Amino acid sequence: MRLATWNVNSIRSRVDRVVEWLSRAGVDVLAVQETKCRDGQFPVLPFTAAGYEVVHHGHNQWNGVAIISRVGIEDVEVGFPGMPTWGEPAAAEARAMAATCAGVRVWSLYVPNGRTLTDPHLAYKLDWLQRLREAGREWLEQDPAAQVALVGDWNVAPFDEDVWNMAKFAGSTHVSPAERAAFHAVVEAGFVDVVRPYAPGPGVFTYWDYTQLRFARREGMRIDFVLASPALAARVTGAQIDREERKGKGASDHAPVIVDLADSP
DNA sequence: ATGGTCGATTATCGA
Repeated sequence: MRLATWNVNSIRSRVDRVVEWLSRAGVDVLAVQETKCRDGQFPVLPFTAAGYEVVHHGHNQWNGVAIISRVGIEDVEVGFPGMPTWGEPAAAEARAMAATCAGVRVWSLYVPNGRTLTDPHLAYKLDWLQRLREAGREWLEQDPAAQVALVGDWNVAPFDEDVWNMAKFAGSTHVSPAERAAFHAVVEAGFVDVVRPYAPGPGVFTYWDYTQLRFARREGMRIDFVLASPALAARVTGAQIDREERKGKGASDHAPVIVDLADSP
């Protein structure tokens, strides 16, 4: 099974590109972030025409997550237990959605941005990650053999090599010790970054700012991750970041991240 | 020179 995650930065402005990519890349399950639309606005038909099912939860022009699958979708869940909210609950819920696809519990996550080191959104982000860690820890405690994927835009660059120039990020979010600790705590709870071994850094990124020719200059950040439970990590046979999709007019500012899984034993 | 570009909703805001 081929699993992928992609922050598409508006599904309505990107739908043709995403449908075309899904089929060409042979992706079975795609977790999408930043759909930037409400449920009724999601362009479902192009995906169903290509043989995919869609579940989406969106509320406003910023968040919105979806799961798109051609291997079936069951047990859909919006938000994780204990997930903190900010503003309208419906807007907060649009940051996390899970679906079980071919026995794998896939979480499409859009971690709060944090904005600046002094913004209250940073505390929200840290709390959000801590609650996710706690929920994840409990899932694995209840079932150590659970096949769970925590995928999406984490808005954290966990290591210095995950940004193009650490000096440029002094005093910024995404690289602060607190954010990195919150990310590593999820890893310590048992969820493994299964992409990094197949796409080692430095200089390997998943996001490049639209401004300042960042992509052309290879100046990006690695902030999109696939974290797998031990049982799922054991099935991984390969992974890649498809930076080709960041090229050209009409690209998202994020590249898709792909993980290949061996058949279930 | 502290900007630069996107996208959604309407001159801003968030990323």
